[in-house]
Amino acid sequence: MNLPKVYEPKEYESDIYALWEKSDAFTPKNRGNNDTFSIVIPPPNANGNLHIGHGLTLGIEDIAIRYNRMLGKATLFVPGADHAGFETQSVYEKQLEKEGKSRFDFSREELYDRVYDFVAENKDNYESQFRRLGASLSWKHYTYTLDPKIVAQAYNSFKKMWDEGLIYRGERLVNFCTFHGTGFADIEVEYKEEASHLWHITYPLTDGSGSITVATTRPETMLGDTAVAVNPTDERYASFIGKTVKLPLMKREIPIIADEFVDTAFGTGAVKITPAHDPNDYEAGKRHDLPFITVISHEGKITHDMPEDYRGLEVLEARKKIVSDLKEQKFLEKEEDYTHNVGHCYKCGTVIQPLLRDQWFIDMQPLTKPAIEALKSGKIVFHPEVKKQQLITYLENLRDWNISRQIAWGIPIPAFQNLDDPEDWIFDERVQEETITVDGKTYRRDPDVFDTWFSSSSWPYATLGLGSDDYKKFYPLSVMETGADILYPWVSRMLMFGLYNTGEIPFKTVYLHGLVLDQHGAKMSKSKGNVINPMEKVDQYGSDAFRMGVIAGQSAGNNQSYDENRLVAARNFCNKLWNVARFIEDKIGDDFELRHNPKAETPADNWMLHKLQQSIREISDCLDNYRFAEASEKVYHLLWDDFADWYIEASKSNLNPGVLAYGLETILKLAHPFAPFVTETIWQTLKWEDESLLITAQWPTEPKANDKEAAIFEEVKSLVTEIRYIKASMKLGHTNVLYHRGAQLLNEQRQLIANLARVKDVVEVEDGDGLHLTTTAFDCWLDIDAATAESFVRELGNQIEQQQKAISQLEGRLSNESYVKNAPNRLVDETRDQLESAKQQLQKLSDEQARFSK
RNA sequence: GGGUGAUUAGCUCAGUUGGCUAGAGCACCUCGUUUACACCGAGGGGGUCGGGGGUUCGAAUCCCUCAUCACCCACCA
Repeated sequence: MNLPKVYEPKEYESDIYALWEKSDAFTPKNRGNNDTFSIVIPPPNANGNLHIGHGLTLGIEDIAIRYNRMLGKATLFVPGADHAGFETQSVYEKQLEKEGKSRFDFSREELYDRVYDFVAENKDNYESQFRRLGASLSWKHYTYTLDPKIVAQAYNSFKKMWDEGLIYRGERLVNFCTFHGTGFADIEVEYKEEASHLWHITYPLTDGSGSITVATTRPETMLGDTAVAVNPTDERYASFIGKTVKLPLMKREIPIIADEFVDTAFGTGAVKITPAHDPNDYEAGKRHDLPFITVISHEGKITHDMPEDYRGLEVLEARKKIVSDLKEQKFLEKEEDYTHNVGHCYKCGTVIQPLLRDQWFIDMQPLTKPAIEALKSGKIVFHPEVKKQQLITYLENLRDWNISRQIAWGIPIPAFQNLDDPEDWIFDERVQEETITVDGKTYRRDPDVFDTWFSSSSWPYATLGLGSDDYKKFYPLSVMETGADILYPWVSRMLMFGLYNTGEIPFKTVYLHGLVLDQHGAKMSKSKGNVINPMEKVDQYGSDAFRMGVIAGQSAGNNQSYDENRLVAARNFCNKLWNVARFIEDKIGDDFELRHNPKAETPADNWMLHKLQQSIREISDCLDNYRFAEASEKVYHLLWDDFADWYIEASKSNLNPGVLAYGLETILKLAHPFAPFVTETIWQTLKWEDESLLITAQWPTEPKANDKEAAIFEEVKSLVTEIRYIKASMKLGHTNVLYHRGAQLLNEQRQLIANLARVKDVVEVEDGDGLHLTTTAFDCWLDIDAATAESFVRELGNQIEQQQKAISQLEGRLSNESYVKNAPNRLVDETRDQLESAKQQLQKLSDEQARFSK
């Protein structure tokens, strides 16, 4: 035998991958039709190793790709890596921290160069990890998110939006992380419930006629209050409107204004207005033309314009001091416990400060409209479907997008500001220059970079190159497969930008996978130490087993706990396949000539072809509908239950090399998308195979089978199963003989039945002796002695009880007139048949019981 | 405050438009040197599908309601 007993993935995987690459198998090429299929991978962040989620992503995508390649389509699978701006810079900063340094030790340019080198190593690392996972990627198309074509596309998008008035710059409240020193988009802020207090502060009226009390969770911002607001309908405060109060701790006079946004039921019904540090107050400040006073700096400290006592204090220190000062000066009316939502930096957990800043914004309204229309018209299929509606709802409520980031690592924003006229901004791509001269005026580059998602939004066509041959052929992409957690930050924006830049939807299908959780259902994270390294698992079980194990039981959109047992099961599957191949190669030899229409001679042959026919149909159907886990389960059972346990066992009695070889060939093809390495490895050992590579072989088509013959083997199966059951429960050896009366089939299948059921012989008799079988339709007996048979009576009793229950259930159903009238005829007939055979079986069982219990 | 998803065997999970006796892998029990495979073979046990109500001839599946968990969204100071 050519193959060793146990499949050792490590011995073959890298050679197989090299063989595919050398054969140019990953390059898109049509085989037999003109269809195309394209996927661009969601580029992993090039700042670490692949995690298990990447394994899942690549697995799912590669299954879809390999299946479609075998269908003969020109298949493009584009690899890539993400510079992941802020993400990567913060990873790098952590590394600097370990070295006792920080980003402030470097200029932006130096920092950029250092991160660049840091990322370069990881990028190479990824390539080898993608290969180990077996992903059939077109390496020529490899794209990094800082490649010139990606940057160029980002600039084109920016320019187009600038020209069409979608981009604007303005001083707005932005979500600012004072630790990382950068602003964020709304979607990036993480809200958490926090226990705090609601402080009631008394503001005395300037005219001395009394006071008004406001309630706030952020007393420190009172330094920047420029008004107190009440609801115009609030009778309690009607007489206060238009008056002024004297702001405690500050020597400023501020007005009491009326605004409908104030909720009369909350707190005291009077709100302090700090336009520079609260989104609501910001809006109110605009409406009422109030001054904007900045109290908190970008470093998270009280600014130098504030009273000396508070200058330079951290926010929380300032809060403490202000509360105690207010108390001391009798301005604090009360302090009550209060739990509310507070925004945090999703990376470092620092409380996000709403701060005023000049930033670039995109007016989203013109972009969301076509996207919503496209979604509503059903142009894009979603798996799971529910995510489509969620996305529509999200888009309907979307606000403008802040795309400026105050970090070094990213794509510079191609905008320059006139040194003499701050309002004068121009678009220019010479971002390597700090200043440029245009028309005799000097302009300075905006030091900010784009939000990474801004450039990623064009990923589906920027990778192909807008207008290129690849673009014409492969755009829109067939599928966008990515994590359900980035539906909003990524999928939504790709959709909007795709429609905006290309006039077309960027992908026809969206497949979203859930998170891979740890074995107890908790999120995996480095800090919890429950992260699983996919490469370790590939080492341990093989790449195929890793892939099959991770996708097993995974359904679209749902999170799933990691279960190592599934990898074990998948590894065993690969080994089973390996041994099936060993057996078949040994049986039929190297000089065998493969025929693609195998000749079925026996019922078993027809049964096997029938199973293959059915499986090809079902597995293709699952794959067409993105039900990967179900498809792989079907392959598993086709190989293990049908082919190995029944057909191969049967073939030991009656060898048909044609069907054996055809069965193996078909199963290798069906299994290939799920287990590419082991299937290709086996394929390469098959001397009789005429297609040189499995990866580019044709997906199987359904063979013809004689269903009547196939049904005969089903009969044999149930006969054999019954005999095995009796033998096992009676603990019999292999010396019994099976007698039958006038069953032609049993004569024909004599040796097969004897072998499968492990009986000594199958003999035709005039009248039987021993235990009469009850499940099979044939008239047969197992020759067991009276004593053993009697002990089987109890077992018969159990079966009789079961049959009686089944019969009464079926009779109940049939006696229900509404059932007979309303249920489809097919079902009613089926119920009648079932009742009939249940009655027959009960009769046999009772006869046997009567015979043995005398 | 609103929304979405989950709840099925000891564990991890499937179950497509309502229709055979609710499935899988692993775990468990019994037996087994059988022409490839102990990463194996044969047989078996185990679930009132989270609770309650409803629609229907028929519900894990549709509707209502409650509970628990998870996630998302929202400017209530």
